[in-house]
Amino acid sequence: MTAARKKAAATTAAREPVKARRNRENPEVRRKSLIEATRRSIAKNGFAGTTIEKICTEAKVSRGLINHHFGSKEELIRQSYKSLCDEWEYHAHDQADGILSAEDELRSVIRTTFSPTLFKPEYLSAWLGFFSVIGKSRGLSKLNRDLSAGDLAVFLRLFERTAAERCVKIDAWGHATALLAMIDGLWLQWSLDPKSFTVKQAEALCLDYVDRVFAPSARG
Amino acid sequence: MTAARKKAAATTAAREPVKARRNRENPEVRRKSLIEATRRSIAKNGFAGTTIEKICTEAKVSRGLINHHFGSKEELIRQSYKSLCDEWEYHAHDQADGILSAEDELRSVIRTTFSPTLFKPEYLSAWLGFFSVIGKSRGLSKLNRDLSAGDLAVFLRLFERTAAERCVKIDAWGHATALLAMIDGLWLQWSLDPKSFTVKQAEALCLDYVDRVFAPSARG
Amino acid sequence: MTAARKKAAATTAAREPVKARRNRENPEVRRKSLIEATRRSIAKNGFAGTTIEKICTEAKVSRGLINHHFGSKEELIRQSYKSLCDEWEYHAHDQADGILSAEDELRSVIRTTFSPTLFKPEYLSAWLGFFSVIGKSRGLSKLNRDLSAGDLAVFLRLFERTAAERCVKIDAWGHATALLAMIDGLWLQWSLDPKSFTVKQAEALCLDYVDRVFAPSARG
Amino acid sequence: MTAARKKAAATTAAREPVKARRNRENPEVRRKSLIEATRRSIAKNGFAGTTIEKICTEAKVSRGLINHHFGSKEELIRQSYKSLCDEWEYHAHDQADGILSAEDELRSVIRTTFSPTLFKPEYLSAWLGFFSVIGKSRGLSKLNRDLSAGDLAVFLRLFERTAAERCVKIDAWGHATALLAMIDGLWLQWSLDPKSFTVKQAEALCLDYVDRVFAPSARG
DNA sequence: AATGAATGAGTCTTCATTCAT
DNA sequence: AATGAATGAAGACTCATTCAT
Repeated sequence: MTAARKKAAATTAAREPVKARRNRENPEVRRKSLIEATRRSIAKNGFAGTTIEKICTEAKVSRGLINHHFGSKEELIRQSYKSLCDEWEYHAHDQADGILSAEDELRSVIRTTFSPTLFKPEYLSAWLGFFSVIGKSRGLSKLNRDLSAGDLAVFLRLFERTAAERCVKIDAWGHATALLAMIDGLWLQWSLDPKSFTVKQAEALCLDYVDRVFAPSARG
Repeated sequence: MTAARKKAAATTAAREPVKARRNRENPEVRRKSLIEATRRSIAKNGFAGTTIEKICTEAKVSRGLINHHFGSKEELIRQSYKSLCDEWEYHAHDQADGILSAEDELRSVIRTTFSPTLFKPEYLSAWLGFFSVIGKSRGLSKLNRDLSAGDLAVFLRLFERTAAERCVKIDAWGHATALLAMIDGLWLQWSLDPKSFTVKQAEALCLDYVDRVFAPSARG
Repeated sequence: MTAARKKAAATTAAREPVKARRNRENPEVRRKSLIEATRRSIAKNGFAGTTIEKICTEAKVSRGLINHHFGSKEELIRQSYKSLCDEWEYHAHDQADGILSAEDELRSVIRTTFSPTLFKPEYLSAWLGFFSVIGKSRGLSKLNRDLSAGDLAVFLRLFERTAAERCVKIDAWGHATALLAMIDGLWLQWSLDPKSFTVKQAEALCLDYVDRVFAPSARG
Repeated sequence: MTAARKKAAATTAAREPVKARRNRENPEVRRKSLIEATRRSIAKNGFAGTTIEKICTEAKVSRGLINHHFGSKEELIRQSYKSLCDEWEYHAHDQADGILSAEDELRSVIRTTFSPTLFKPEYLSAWLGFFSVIGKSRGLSKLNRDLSAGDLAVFLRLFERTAAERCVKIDAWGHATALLAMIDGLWLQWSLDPKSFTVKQAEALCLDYVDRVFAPSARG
């Protein structure tokens, strides 16, 4: 038997949808594209200014698709933040090939941080957009803490190893924390006003900090 | 090297696309299974809470299949209500074997009504779910009127025949109507609160009514 | 200092609302009017067909007002059902003035039930609309159980007192339950198809039941 | 009589309209109170989670008052941010009494920054809440740039004076920028996760930076 | 000055339906 | 025949703003 094709009767409201393009896509690909659109939108419009409508327009899909793929806006936001964290981790940590000294590696990580891949408006703005909500959401809070801890661990270890190479004693935790703070602060400042300094200058300030940490002090 | 090398696995898929099983099934069988799932869903979630999604989950098929087989939700609802009516008619009317007296048959029909086959939550809840829309839809309305008329006819005829057997004059239409109402009322009450009385008690009340109708009255 | 009147800057989206009539009303009155509109809408469109939009149109107010006064559609529905229950209780129970015999009072209550005040389409349809959701919602379920229990108590007591007056022994609970069921069944039937019998006929059937309960039986 | 006589009290008001107290207040005072409430709300709920309703609840006034005093939410936000900036400037810059050496003053400013007056969750959270919108609004952007420039000027001058006192040559602008960034980064980090370090530790890191800047290096 | 009822644009979410695969 | 990605209309709810009192 072929399918029934009777005209809908009267009980349920009949909805006669209009024509539409259906660019069927692999779910994984589509999800990624929506996550990227979300990050772009947050960078562009801020967190408060990011709506499902805007994200979908950005991704060139219809409004219903987000709930189809993510169930809710909140989940999309969470995954977008996660993608941001993952991307940062991937680029920032995945540098050393073991051929460098600890100190060179430390400098290399700093340089990566200020490389065009990471230190660019679209990227920083996305972070900025998330800041005010990270503390309000359990999920985001956790992601952020993990990321911070990871970052700190990387710097901590590099400071420790460098100190070992140099045969000096330093407060590795303190310097790792301070350096991380300096980087974050430069990011923040630059996001709010990109004209206050150049990326090269920012990088130089951080490298200088490392210099000073390991500079043979006349005090000691 | 120190750095973690995890691939950015940013998307925790909201739904893991389980490889689709295409259980090709006989259309007739599939349709029946969908109708049953619809009735179960209406019993479980009420009419307003019944969505295509839920029906399909209940039937363990994909979302698109209903429109494929029925053309619209509307039509599926109609056929589900029809199946409910048919089932009731089949069980409630298909009793008389001609071997019983009219009065015994009348009692037999009442007992059937309160038998576990018909007087069970899943069944009554389904009816309940339809009530509020029966009046709104021409199609359902018609089905319901036909069913009621059929029920009444059965009782009417049994009351008439019993009266004839007993050689008494009664208002057969009135008693048939009253008995039917009592049965419906007991159903309704029980659906809304199954703890208010037992099925046995309900049955006894109806049988008692028949007793009284044919009880030699001191008045007459 | 007078209030600041500066033009809104840029951060938050500026919304320039259009003109509107503001029929300011006492909240209590407005709430009642919304509840009535809800009942009308459920009677007219069924539960599934009742939307905030339709209720507000019915009440001639703007869409946002329901959330202002009730917080959610669900709460409005609950209060509407409660008002239905209260109204029924008020009219159905508040009859006897103590000047009647128990039996006359019983008949009086039955007559009230079928009076134009209660036994009218708008009223019955509203009940019908609620049926399918009563079982799905804790709140409504509780209200309904209380109402049923109250109704039963009224009839139970009247049957008991009548039996006492008449000095006969009867199953008062059974008859109260059966009579209540008959009334409900007649309501239901009439809601679904008002042409199947007249109100007078329905009333007569119930009164006849009372007659039979207290008819001096030749059996006893 | 049996029947209950309760008045149909159908409407359980969602909100009991407590008799309005019209606490006429000095406009200036009222405005200040609203601005503070706004800052508290942003600290508590983030920027996106701050609504007029919440602010008014926080300030214990009615919903209409904000538009009465500020004309729009927008303007209230702007003035709230301004008050935050002013407060910061007042506390952070208003230190120098001219009785201290430049270096001591520099350290004093740092200590003030990490004093309980400024380095407290409510305060930092408010900043955090504004970050994501500062870049989106011309008004806020301007305020922020002015503030940053002022901060930088203060540190710049202190570094220059200290260098003069010490008769050394330093990149005052660079160190001021770096120190400011470190402070901001520590704030940010601490806002997002107050457990990652203590205020004392944060302060020590900044003071240590100053030490290093002026430490007689073996390199030079 | 103050209140809170009223409005309606905007936002998130649901869901029947379509259709490429 | 079957799946589920995609669509968009419609729904509930939010919220800045207006204004009668």
